[in-house]
Amino acid sequence: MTATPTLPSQYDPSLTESKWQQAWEDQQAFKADPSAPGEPYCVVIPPPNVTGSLHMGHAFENALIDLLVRYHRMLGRNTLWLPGTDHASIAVQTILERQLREEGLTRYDVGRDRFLERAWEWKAESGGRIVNQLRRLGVSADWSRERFTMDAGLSKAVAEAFVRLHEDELIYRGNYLVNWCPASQSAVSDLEVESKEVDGHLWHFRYPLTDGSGYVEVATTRPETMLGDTGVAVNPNDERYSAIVGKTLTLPIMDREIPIVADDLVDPEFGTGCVKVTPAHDPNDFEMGKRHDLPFINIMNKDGTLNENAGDFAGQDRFEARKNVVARLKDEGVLIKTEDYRHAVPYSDRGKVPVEPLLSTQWFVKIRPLADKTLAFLENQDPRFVPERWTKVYRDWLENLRDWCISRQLWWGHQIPAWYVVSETNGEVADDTPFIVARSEAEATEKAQAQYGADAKLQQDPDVLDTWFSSGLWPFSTMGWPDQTADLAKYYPTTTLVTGFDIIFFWVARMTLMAGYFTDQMPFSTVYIHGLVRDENNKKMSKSANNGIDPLILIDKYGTDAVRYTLVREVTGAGQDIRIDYDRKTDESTSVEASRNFTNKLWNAARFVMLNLDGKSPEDLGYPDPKALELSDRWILSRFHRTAQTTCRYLDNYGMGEAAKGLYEFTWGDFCDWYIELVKPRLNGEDAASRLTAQQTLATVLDGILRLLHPFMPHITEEIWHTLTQSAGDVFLAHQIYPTGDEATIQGEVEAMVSTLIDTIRTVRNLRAEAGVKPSTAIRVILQSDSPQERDTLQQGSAYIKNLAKVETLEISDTAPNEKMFTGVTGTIQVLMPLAGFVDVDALRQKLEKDLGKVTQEIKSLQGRLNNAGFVKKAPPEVVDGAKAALAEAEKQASILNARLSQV
RNA sequence: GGGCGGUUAGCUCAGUUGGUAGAGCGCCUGCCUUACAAGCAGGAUGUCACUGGUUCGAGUCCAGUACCGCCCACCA
Repeated sequence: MTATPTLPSQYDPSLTESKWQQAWEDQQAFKADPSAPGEPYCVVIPPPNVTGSLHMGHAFENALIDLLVRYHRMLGRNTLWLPGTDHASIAVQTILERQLREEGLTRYDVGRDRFLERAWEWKAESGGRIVNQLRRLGVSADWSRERFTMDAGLSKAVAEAFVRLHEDELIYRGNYLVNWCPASQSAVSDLEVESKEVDGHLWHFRYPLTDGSGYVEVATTRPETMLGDTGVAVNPNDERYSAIVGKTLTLPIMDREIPIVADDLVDPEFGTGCVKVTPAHDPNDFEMGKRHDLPFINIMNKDGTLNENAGDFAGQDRFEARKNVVARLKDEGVLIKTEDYRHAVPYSDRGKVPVEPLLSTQWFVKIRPLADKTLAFLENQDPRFVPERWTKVYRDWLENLRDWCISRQLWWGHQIPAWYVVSETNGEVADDTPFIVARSEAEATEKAQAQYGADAKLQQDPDVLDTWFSSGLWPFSTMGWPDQTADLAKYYPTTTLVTGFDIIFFWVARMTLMAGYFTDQMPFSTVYIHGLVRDENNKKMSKSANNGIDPLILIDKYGTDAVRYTLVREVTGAGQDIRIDYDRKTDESTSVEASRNFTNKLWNAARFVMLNLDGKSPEDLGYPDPKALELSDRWILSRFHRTAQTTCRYLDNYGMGEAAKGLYEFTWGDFCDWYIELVKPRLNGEDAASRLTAQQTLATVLDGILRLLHPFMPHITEEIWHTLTQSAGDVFLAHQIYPTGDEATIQGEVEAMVSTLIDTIRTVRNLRAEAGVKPSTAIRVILQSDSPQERDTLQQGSAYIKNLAKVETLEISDTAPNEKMFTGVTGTIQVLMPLAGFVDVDALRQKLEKDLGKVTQEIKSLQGRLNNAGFVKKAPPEVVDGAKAALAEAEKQASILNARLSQV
């Protein structure tokens, strides 16, 4: 015997959410078992920065992932959602260096070992925050498999990957022009550079021909680079200069003799058609320098100051030197003019300063073979992008990729598994020092001794790898690769990757490159690309704009389920950005409030149902006897199965927002507004059989709603479901079967009948309102229809009409009494409301005229269409028939209204 | 310079294969009807950015224009 559940009339998420999060985790509800049966469904989390904190983008992304994961789990798939974090090399290093600076220290003062100790301490201190915040979202991740990119296992995978790529000559070390960030004093990849439009200048100089026969004019936005010029280039087809190609110029200030070369890269239309060439400090010039065998003169230090090759300017910061060089050129009379010039300047993403193209020795991944292999997979839509348009973005990028600089002059990260045999070059590391690439120092030593003798001395490369190198291995490194594990066998390749478009290049493509190479398959079959979350002013949320909306504030105020539901509901098929309402003064959001109201609605509907089940669970009550079902029962069951069907269809096609909205409408509209109201009399009535059927139907549908909504709002549904089913604490809704909709239960005629009844009820209610009849006043209503079938429907639903429209006496007739009455019409049903004693004639006329106006409009439009010969001839018959039927109905309505109007 | 998205009710946004526009919020009226006032009932609201085209019919398809936003790019 169980007690009738008592529940407060307002849902309080703070009481339930942490409870279920705890229960799910304590009982390892989402621990995956590769040996269990079931088709696998696997998602790896896009790992957030280990020392970061949860922002709205994370909340959005993880709400979407959890929705998909919970949905497929409930469909019976063998599901794994693997969580974890990323070590975010540059971000963490920047934080640590700032801390050191506050102590008046640099990383070199404390040394590498101590620095890394501090980094790990910092990770231990702050690394739990983001994962605990993810837990507060109620994600159904398998925390027993949580990974961190610098875990031993993943680090092993990184070393293995590096070694294999190197063995296959896909990793090389060399002295090339790289993007140098003087702020972090490290190389960065092409992706970590963003160009910004800047108001600068274009300085024009003249360089004299060495033979004194004249000069050429060149222009630059970076005048200091002229100190490193080793040539001037013109287009080979430019007749203006053909005579001087091959001659030399004397570089001002440096007094260096430099050649004039001809190169296709030069646009003769731009400026004078002469370009100064600085091979060591410009990517184009680098190429030209190689082609024409020009000297490469590096004039810059790693910190952005000029070096000894800059002559008098050595030691000056690059921007200071710029001013000074211009001044000197002016003094020497070679500065022709200075123009204001707006142009794109490459900035370091992290350091927020202009990057400097700099010659340095770095490690690179040779991209072409990897990209070509990945592109071959893409030929077969592998992976498939949703929305599809991202495929092109991804493909174009892969086609134009250049080699990837993977070394970073940082300490926090995976140290490059390469050891220099310094004993071969007098204890120094030089460009020509031989090196050994190995999985471990022991392996390196062994190899080195075999090759260079027992006293070979090794020194590991001090640099670390780009964070995205390890992230690129994430889908398989997290499952134990390179070992052949049960997880890899079962869950790899993963099913769906959910991420933002801003990360396609950084991460998605790196994973596909690595996976194609190491596993011969794409790491996921589908990539679902979601939009950005924008703030209340439609601005992209970012740290620098400081316009983030803290999801935890909203969660505290409205509950996790409400926040999650809001985010998901906003999603549309095209993967558009979503926007969230927010008042920064009060921390309120009207859209989240609307979702909170929905949770409350669900809560109260459940409360009502449970208060009327006599303490029985759906299982106790059993499924209603199909023969005992009344019209309303058949209707709600039909609606329920239809909703289940469309929900699944939407979710299977990544229509998360549509699915969410459909469930909202069914739950609030069909179930709460209509079904619950329709069955109330039966619950309080004498007919025990009818009451039982109502109870059974209520319980069945509520149980179904909870299942359908669970992936969207996991906590409240789990809570209600436990109360409803009186399940033990170790049984979870999260593990129940998702309703998929039973075709046989969907009955179009039943839905049409109830829809007629609902329209009739609405018309009566409208008449009452227009006539100013008090809600408490019971009235008499006559329903007239020429159609016997329609009268039958009204007859079957007469109790519903009486109940929900507060009608005392209801007459259904094929004729209408000829007296003054309030009149409305719905479809071809005439709704008449005689008012005892009097009728407000003005109000009545107004109402009739308003209705008639609408109907007349419709008739005009329909007649216009039907009088169009082309329409009747060419439109599909069902469309023409539909128009004819609509016209007949409208004409019928008009005649009713006219007749009534003439009586007034 | 290329490419992509967007423009629909006061606000935020939906509108699957072309069939004559919708939801939330807000607003107006009336209701504390014993599930819910975080609620119930009723109501109002649109040259679907602009121009042309295809079509019997265009918010939906095609071409172009304008404005907003994003991504990519080695014009010094």
